[in-house]
Amino acid sequence: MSQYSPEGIEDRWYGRWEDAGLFAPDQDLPGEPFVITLPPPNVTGILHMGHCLGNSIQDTLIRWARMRGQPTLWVPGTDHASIATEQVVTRQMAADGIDKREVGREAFLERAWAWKEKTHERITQQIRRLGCSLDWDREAFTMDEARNRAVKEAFVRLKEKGLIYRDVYLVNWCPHCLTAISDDEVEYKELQGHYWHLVYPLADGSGQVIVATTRPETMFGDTAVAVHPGDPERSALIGKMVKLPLTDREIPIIGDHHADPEKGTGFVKITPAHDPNDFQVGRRHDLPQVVCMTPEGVMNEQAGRFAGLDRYACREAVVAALEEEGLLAEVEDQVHQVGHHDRCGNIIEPYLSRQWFLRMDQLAKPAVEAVSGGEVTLFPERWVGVYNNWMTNIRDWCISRQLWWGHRIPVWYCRQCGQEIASTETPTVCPACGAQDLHQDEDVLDTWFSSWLWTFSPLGWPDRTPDLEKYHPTSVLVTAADIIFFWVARMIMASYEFLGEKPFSEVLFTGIVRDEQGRKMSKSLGNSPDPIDLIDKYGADALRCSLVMLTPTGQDIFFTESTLEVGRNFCNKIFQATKLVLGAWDEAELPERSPEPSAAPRVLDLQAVLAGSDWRERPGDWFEELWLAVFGARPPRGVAATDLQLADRWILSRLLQTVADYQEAMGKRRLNDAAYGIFNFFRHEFCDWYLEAIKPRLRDQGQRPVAAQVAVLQLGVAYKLLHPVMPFITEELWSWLPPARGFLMVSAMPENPGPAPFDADRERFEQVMDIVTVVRNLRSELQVPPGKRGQVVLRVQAPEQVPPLQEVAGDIALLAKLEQVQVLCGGPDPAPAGNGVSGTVEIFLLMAGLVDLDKERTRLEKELTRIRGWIKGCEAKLANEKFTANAPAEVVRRQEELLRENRAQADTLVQRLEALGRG
RNA sequence: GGGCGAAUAGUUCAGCUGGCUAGAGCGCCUGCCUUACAAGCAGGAGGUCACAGGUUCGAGUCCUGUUUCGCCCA
Repeated sequence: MSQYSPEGIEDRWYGRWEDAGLFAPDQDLPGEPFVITLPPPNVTGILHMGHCLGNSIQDTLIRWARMRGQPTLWVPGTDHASIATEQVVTRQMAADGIDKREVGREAFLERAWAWKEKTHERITQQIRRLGCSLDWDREAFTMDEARNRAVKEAFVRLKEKGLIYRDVYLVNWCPHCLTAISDDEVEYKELQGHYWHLVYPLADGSGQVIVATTRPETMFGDTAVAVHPGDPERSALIGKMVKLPLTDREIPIIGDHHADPEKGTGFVKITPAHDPNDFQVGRRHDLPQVVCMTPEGVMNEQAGRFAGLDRYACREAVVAALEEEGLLAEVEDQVHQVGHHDRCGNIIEPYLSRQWFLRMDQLAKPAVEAVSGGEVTLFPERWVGVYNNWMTNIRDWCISRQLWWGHRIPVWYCRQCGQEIASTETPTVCPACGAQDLHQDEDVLDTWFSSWLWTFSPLGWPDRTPDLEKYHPTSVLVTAADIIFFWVARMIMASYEFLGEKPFSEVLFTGIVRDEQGRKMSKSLGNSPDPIDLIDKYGADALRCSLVMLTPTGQDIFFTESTLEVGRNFCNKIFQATKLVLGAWDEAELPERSPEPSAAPRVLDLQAVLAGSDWRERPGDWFEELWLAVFGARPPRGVAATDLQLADRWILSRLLQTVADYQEAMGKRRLNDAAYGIFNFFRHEFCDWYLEAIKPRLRDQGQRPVAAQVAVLQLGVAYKLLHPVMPFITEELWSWLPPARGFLMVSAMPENPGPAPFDADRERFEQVMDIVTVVRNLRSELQVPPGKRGQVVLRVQAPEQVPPLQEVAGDIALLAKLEQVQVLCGGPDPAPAGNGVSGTVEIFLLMAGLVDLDKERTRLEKELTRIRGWIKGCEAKLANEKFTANAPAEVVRRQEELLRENRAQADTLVQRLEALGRG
C-alpha cells in the first residue's frame, strides 16, 4: 500500500467505538459535563455541506471535551420540518396521481411517516459516515411520542398563562402551501413593479382623487381612501365618498397619518384585508374588512366580473379595464420589496384568517438579559446586536399552520357550547356543558414550536429525568446564523420560560457554506454534493479536516471539491510519516520492561506530570515521564541524558509549544487556528525537518531505539491533537503504535504544557535550519546540479562560536546534502565560492570554477540592496527618541539586534563584492 | 431608510489586545521519481494590505469619511 486509503478503516472504527459504548457519557467521570444537542436536520432529504461543517465542528468540540476527561454527551435527532416535508410528500403523491385532500389526513400522514423513515435512515447514515460521536441511544425526533408530550405541555402552559391566544388577524399567507406562516418565514426580494395611479371619482361628481398603488387588483377589497389629516389641501375632502371603480360600491375618504402627503399622490387606498398597514388603519377607523381573494390567491365574488382570475391575471385585467374607462392616470416604474415564502418561493398574500398566536414580549425579556448579562455568549460577538434588535422589536408569533404534518394543536372545541379546551390529554367531555361532542383543532403547530424546546425535550422534559438534571443547561449550540431568530433566540426564550435557566452557555455561529458562485448550498438549488460521495472519494477525515481548517470563525466559506485535496493529502502525509517511523521500530531491539499497571488517566496535565523532572538537569528522565503520561507505561528503552540530540530537543520543544497553542485556540473556539497549528507543526516541522534529520539515526542500529522513541512520542501526541478533527485515521494509526493502549478516542488530551522546554536548543536548531536554507538557496540559484554533493565552509569571527557550529555540522551536511561542512574562525576567504550569510555566520559554498561571476555579483547586489533597505528602517526607528522612549524594551531590543545582524550581513556582502571585483 | 460583514499575492483566505522584513493552501516558474510520501521534496516569482484623512514613536490592525460587494431588518 503506497498511499493512504480510508476505505474500510472508517467504518470499522465507527462500529468499534459504538460497540464499546464510547458515545455515551462516562458516568464515572467527575466534573462538568460537556453537552450538545445536535441541531436536528430536516427529514426532507439529505444533508448538505452546511450540515457537514456544523457537524464536523460539533464533533471536534465533543471529542476534544471527551479527551479532556469531561463527561460528554452529544444528543442526536431529526426535525419533522412541517412545511418542507408536507411539500415534498404532497408533490410525491401528486406524481403518483394522488390528491392529498382526497385521500385525507390519515392516509397522508401514513405516507409522510414512511418518507420520514426513509430519509431519517439516510441522514443518520450520513452522520455516521462523517464520524460523529453521537449517543444514538438518546436519539430524538421532534415529532415522536416524547417530544409530542413536551410540545403539548409547552402549549398548554403558555395557554394557561394567557400568552397564547386565537384571533382573526392579517397573517402572511402562502397561496401555494395554503397555510399561514410567521413573519420570519417571509423573505423580501426586490422586484421591478409599477406604481399605478388610479382615478377614484368623487361620489357627488364634484371631482376625483387619485390613489397610487403597486397592487391594483386589491382595489376590490378597498374600504376607504385615506389622506393625511394635516395635508393642507387634500384634507378638505375628508368625509366625502368616492366611487370605487369597476364596482358599484362607494367608500369614504378618511383622515389617517398613514397617508404620506409626500409620497405618491397623497391619497392612499385602504385595503384592510390585504395589507398589513391598511389592516391597522382599518382597525383605527373601524372599517369593514373585505376579503377579495380565495386562499389560493384567486379573485372571489367581490371582484365582480374579475372573479375566478388569478391575482396577477386580475392585475393585468384591472389595469386594462381602468385604462379603458379613462381611470388610469399614470404608470410609474417602481422597484419594491415583495414578500416571498422562504420554503416555496411563492409570493406571500397578506390574508385575513383565524390563527393561534404567542405573545412574545414577556418571553423576550429574560432572553435579552441572558445575553447582555453574559449568561449566554454568542461567537462571533457581533451577532449580539442583531439578536437584541430582533428581541426588542419582537412581534407576536403566529404558531398555527394549516397543514397535517406536525404537532396537532392540543385544543378541542365543544360542538354544543363552543367551549375551547386546551389539554395535554385528549378530553372526552366538555367541562363547561358536559357534552361529549368534541373535536380537535384541525391545524398543526409551527415546526419551530417543537424545535425551540430542543435543548431539554430530548433530555426527557417535561419529566424531571436524571438526564435533564445532569445535562441541562447544555454547553454549546453550533449553528449557522441564518436561523438566529427562528431558533436560537426562541430556544433561549423557551428555556427560561419552562426551566428557568439558560439552554446553553455559548452559541457558536458557523459560516454558511456557499458554492463557487456564492450561492447558499441548499437542497432546492441542488448545488450541494452528496457528502457520502465526497466521503467515498476523499474520506471523512479529509472532508472534516478541510472544512474545519478552511472555515474562518463565523465567516462564510466558498466550497469547491478541490478544497478536499488539502485534507486528503494531509491524511496521506500522516500515514506516510507513520510508516517511516514504525519501519524503524524493531521490537527485538527494545526489550519490554516490566509492564506497569495502566491507570488510563483521563486527564493529562503536563505541568503536573512533569513537575518532578527537570528537563534541564535530567532530560532523559523528563522524556520518560512524558512518554509515561502519553502511553501509560515507561518507554521500552531507557533514555539517558546524552541520548537526546539537538533535533530531538528542538522537536520536543516545538511539540509542547504546539500543544499550548492548540489548547488556547480550542478554548477560544478558533478551531481553524487549532487545526492549522497542528497541521503546520506536523507537516512543516515534524516531517520536513525532524524526520529528515533523524533518518541516518533510524538506519543506525545503535541510535535507532531512542530516535524512534522520540518520533513515536511525537506521533502519539500529534494523533491526540488531531483526533477531534480527524478521528478515523488517528485512531487507526494510534492502534499501530506499539506502546499505545486502548482507544485514542478516550485517551487523555495533553494540556497545560507550560513554557516550552529546551529553549536554547530550539534556537540552535533554528540556526541550523536557517543555514541549510541559505545553502539550498545558493545551490538552486547557482544551479549546482542536484546530484553534486558540494562542500561548505562556515566562517565566524568569534572563537567561541566555533564549537557549537562544529557540533551541528553533521546535521547541516545531511539536510543541505553536502559532502562536508567546515567551520573556520576568521582567516582568508575560501574562494571561489557562492556566498551567503545567516546571522553572524558567513556561508561559502565552494564552487571550484563553476561560478558564473556576473551572476553571483548580480545576486549579491540584489541581496545587499534588500538588506540596506532594512538597515535604513531599523536606523530610522532607533534614531527616533520617541520610539526608544515609548516602545516596550523588548521591541527596542529586538530592533537593535536586527540592526546589528543586518549590518554584519551587509558588511559581509560588501566584502564579497569587493573580492569578486578583484577577481 | 437602519444595521452588520467583507475588501490583504493570480485565486481562496489567515493575520486575535497596534510592535521582528505581512503568512498559508491552491495556481504559476525552476529543479528533483533523493528506498515515508509526485496526494511528494527543494528553491523561486508574485502584495502601495480598496481609497482619503486622522490618532500614535509605530497602523493591514484603532478612529472618521468614501467606494465596491454581500447579508439582515424595516
